[in-house]
Order: sequence, then C-alpha cells, then structure tokens
Amino acid sequence: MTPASRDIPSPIRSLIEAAGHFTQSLGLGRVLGQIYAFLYFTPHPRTLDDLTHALGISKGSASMGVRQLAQWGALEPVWVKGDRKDYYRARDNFGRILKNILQDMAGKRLEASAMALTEAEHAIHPHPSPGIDPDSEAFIQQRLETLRAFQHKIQSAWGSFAVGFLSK
Amino acid sequence: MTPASRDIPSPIRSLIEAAGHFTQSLGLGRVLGQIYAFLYFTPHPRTLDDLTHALGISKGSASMGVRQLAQWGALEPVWVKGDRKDYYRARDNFGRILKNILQDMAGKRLEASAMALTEAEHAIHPHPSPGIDPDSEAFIQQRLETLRAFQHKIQSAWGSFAVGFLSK
DNA sequence: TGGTATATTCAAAACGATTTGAACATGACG
DNA sequence: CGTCATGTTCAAATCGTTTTGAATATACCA
Repeated sequence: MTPASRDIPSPIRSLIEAAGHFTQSLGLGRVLGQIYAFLYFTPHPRTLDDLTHALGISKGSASMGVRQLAQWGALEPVWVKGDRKDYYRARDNFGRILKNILQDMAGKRLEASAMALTEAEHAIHPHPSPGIDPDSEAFIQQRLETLRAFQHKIQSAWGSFAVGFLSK
Repeated sequence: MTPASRDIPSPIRSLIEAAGHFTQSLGLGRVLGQIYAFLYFTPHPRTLDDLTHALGISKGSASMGVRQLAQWGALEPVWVKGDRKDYYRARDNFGRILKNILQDMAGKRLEASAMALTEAEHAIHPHPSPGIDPDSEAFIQQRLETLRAFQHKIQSAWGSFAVGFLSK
C-alpha cells in the first residue's frame, strides 16, 4: 500500500469523484478534476506515481493531466531536495485558474464564431447574389444584423464576467 | 431537388457549419446548431423533411433536435392551413434562449457540485475521524472553507451573468 | 559514460456520446 | 375501418474523445 493510497477519507473520495464528473461535464475530461481534487485535499506535494496509485489512472494520463493543470496555473511544481521526482501541489487561486481555463477554451470558440460571422457578411454584402430572391436577401441581411448585435452583447457580458475574477 | 435543398447560398452553408461546430464544442451536439442556423436564415417555416434534406441528417435526429430546440424556446411551431406537416421557424430572442439553455445545463452542474460539497462537509465535520492526522484534518477543513467561499462567489457571479440576459 | 529512475509520447484500445433508421405510434381523410 | 402521411422512439451502429501502456526520451548519479 503506497503512502498515497492509504487513508483517503471517504468524504474526500466522494469529492474527488464529484470533481471528476464536474470537469467531465465541462468537456475537460474526468482525470483533470480528479487530479486537482486529490492534490487540493492533500497537505503535502505529491508525485505522478502517487496520482496513478491513488486515482487508478495510467502514468500517461497523470503526466498529461498534470501538465495541463500546471499550464492553467492550477498546480504548482515543487522540487523536493534530494528527490528526482516532480512533486505537485494544488494552488487555490480559483479566480485566476478559472480565467485561464475560460480564456483557453471559451475564448477561442467565441472568436471562431465571430470570424465565421464576419466572413459570411463579407461574402454576402458585396455580391447581391444574382438570381436570388431579393426578399430572401433582405431577410438574411436583417438576420445577420440581429446576430451581430447579439454577438457584441455576449462578448461584452463575457468580458465583464471574466474580469470579475481577475481581482486577486 | 427539394425546395429546401436548392439554393442555400454558400455563405449561409458556412454559417450553418460554424453553428454546428459551435454547439458541438459546447457539448450540445452538432445537429442542434445546424438545425437552428438553417431555420434562422430561412424566411419561411420549414418541415422535418426539409431539415433532413437540407442538412443531410436522419429523420430521428431532426425530430429530436427540433423538440429540444423548441423546448428551449429557440423554435416556434407554425401550423400551415391544409398541411399536416409540422412547420418550424427560428425565434431570435437569443437572450431568453441562452438563459433557458444555461439553466438547463450549467445550473444542474453547479447544483450537483454544491451538493457534493455540502455532503462532504457534513461527513467530515461531525466525525473528527479517529486515528487520522489532526494536521491533515485541519488542512482539509481549511480547504473546504476556501472552496465553499469560492462556490458562493461563482454562484452570485453566475446569477448576474444570467440575469443580464433576462431583460427583454 | 553506463545505469537507473522518472517523465513524456503517441498509436491503439476502450469508452461514451451522437446519430441512424427500422419499427412503431398517431391521426387525418376517404 | 383501412390507408396513407407524418412524427417519435430506441436499440444498434457510428463516430469522436479519452485513456492506456509500451516504447522512447530525459536527467541524474556513480
């Protein structure tokens, strides 16, 4: 029995499981939540091996998961003197972490959609398509405008939501 | 060639595709975005058959997709006199639609996480576990508190984000 | 430098979510 | 009532994503 796997109190196990479901439902995969939750409730830094044993995941998953979480600033690498292993502990600056994740995920999606919209506008505007029902043309123009307006609204609302967590 | 499939201008096709990717990336599935976008840029109400032909999706997908979208208030059923078919048109009250979707999806997730947290607190608090490192115990308590505090912060921020779109 | 402990990579397997379509249900009309 | 047109359901197939683990790379130490 490894130090990591003994004595994870059952309520903590439940929280780890819940965190896994949570990140899964957000499309981030189960392991990210599990790894973070495990480290979050563990007082001392832990190694990749600890993670594979405690959570029953593969070395590969642990390695990739840890890297991703570190990139978001959710984990802090810790060097323990005289030990080759990489140790990690969970950081608890949720605001910053969340912001990084949102930027990484949602930001790109909004941007991609904005681009698609702009391209469509350009493709339609300059070429009042030959042989196409002008009523339909006008309708589409109007819908594009409504959509564009909403897009702006979203982006500003999104901005203030994200900014609300930048504060320390 | 059906009325629905002829003459979808290529920029609109692109937007339909983009909408599909968008909803896919949000974990809603590709078809929802496609169906909505197609109807959004179509002046007249359309039937399930039109959808299957225009988008190349199965009858089943069209049926389920339309139902889901209607449930969110994104589509409006239209009855055309003397025609048995169900017709649908896209509504453009994005604010309300978004709110419904968020409530349906994110709300449940936050709630589930909140419950898991509460249960863990109850499980730990009343039973200062026998034979477990008291330092560890204190650490866990403290982390639970931090987490709980953030959870409140999120819920209130989320609330105001959602409310921002209730208007009109 | 060679040997060992550890971390990373990535092709393939496992898994889960989405989509299909045949079977079934519904309901309009003669 | 029987038929035809349409909508719905859900088990099975498909498809994409996540996870695995053997192979490979890296880094430390003697």
